[in-house]
Amino acid sequence: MSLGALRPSSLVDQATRRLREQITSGEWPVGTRLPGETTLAKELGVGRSTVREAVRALSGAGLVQTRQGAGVFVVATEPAEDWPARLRRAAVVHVYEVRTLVEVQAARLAAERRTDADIAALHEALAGRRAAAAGDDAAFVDADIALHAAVVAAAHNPVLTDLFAEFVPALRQGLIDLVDLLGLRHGDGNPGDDTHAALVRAVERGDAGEARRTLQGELDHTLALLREAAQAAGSAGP
Amino acid sequence: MSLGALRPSSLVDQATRRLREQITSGEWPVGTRLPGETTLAKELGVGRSTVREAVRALSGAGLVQTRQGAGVFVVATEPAEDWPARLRRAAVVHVYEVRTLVEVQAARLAAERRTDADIAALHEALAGRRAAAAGDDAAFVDADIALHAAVVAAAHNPVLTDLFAEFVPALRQGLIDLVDLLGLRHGDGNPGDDTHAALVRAVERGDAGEARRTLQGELDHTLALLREAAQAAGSAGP
DNA sequence: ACACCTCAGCTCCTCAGACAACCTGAGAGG
DNA sequence: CCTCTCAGGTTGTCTGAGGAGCTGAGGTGT
Repeated sequence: MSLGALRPSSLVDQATRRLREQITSGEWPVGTRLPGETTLAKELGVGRSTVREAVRALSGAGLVQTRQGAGVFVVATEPAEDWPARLRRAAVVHVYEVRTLVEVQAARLAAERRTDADIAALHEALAGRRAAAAGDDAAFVDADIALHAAVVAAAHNPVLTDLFAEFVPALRQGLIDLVDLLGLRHGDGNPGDDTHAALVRAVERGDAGEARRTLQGELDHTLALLREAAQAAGSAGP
Repeated sequence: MSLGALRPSSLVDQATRRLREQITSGEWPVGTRLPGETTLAKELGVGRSTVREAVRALSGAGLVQTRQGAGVFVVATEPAEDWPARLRRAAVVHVYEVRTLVEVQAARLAAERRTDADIAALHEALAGRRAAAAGDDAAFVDADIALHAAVVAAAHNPVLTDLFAEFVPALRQGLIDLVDLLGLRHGDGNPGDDTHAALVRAVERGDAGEARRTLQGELDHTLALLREAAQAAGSAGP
């Protein structure tokens, strides 16, 4: 129930809010050097350590950056966009489209850079996907995503790996819904197993073009299913 | 050029890292009460104010929450996905590689979906880039990014637009450094103007393949420059 | 004229100590 | 069983001190 704070928030919180407002309102654009600790303390009517902690909170949020001897600088004006929340709000089709676009190129890079360890991981993930075909929807989707994640990991680009990881939760839910909605996989044996095996083989051979085409084909197919499902469901958004 | 930190990070940063690890590793799951400030100070071998600031940084990042008189509690185990910070830490080459990979596909989509309004915006951005060629480095880079952003916007996928926006700050700094480092543009007139014009024409004509190839060529060229610069600078990563 | 060095003044960083405000749980009392 | 009281531990805040680092002004040498 939470009746809300009866007591005014702490001085540090108040100071943090005041500073944040200066930044988000555009009063202090990116690059601005904040006034010194002692100055801020006097202006805000609080102690120096209070100001330090407020600045530290903003630093943790990624809004400012401190440099010893130089000062505190604004490095961002927005509260570090919450991607998971943003992806939850976005249409599944849009999320999936971007996923396709990222992953297809990742497959190309993977074919060029895969190591022996990557190949072993890919075969293991492929086997895991086959095994999970008999399990429930969630387990199958997880195994499927694990295989795709292994492909992305083989591209050896940490930013790319992070980016894909960001999409996984939204992807997982979307795929579970899709599998459930279309009654896929039940009676179909192990849909896409041959395609996935072909993808792994292409990456293993180092055939970038084939890896790209194979994955593009698979994802386009799923994307088409998603579009159909979205049309069939009409405007049934959350 | 940023030769990376020669000096070990501050004690507060180290303490923050240590505490964050305890949380993200699962050692301290959600709901855990952290040891008291004095205890932590003794365990980490730092002063109480240092611990307080570290906790405040985590609080700003949304990982913990403090309650006066009660203690500090873990409220989330994920680093509250801070992409700007993550991108700042990442190598420029990796960031740029992902940017290429995303944007090239975006160009393809843009060619298929652009509206009349998009075309007008593209021409305006192209003109802006030409005008800014006479200005300073930052202004030119901004105009260049604006053109690329217009291409991405023409793909009409909000997730994609958001994603590109996330990359802009890191991209901007990287490009400014590159232009500054290589002395590009000075005496070169307006480098890449013909390529950019060709890209806009391809999108306008709806020629997806040509748009993709043109942009891929341009970005690969810049990526090659970045790799050279990184090699020339030796191992100067943060 | 240009590059390099020196240095004073400013900034953030860290610590220790003190006191206030507050929460929690144990125990006394009804 | 409920309520009240209270002691101990916790976070909140301030102050003073010294250390480390950056920056720009000014001098020096080429």
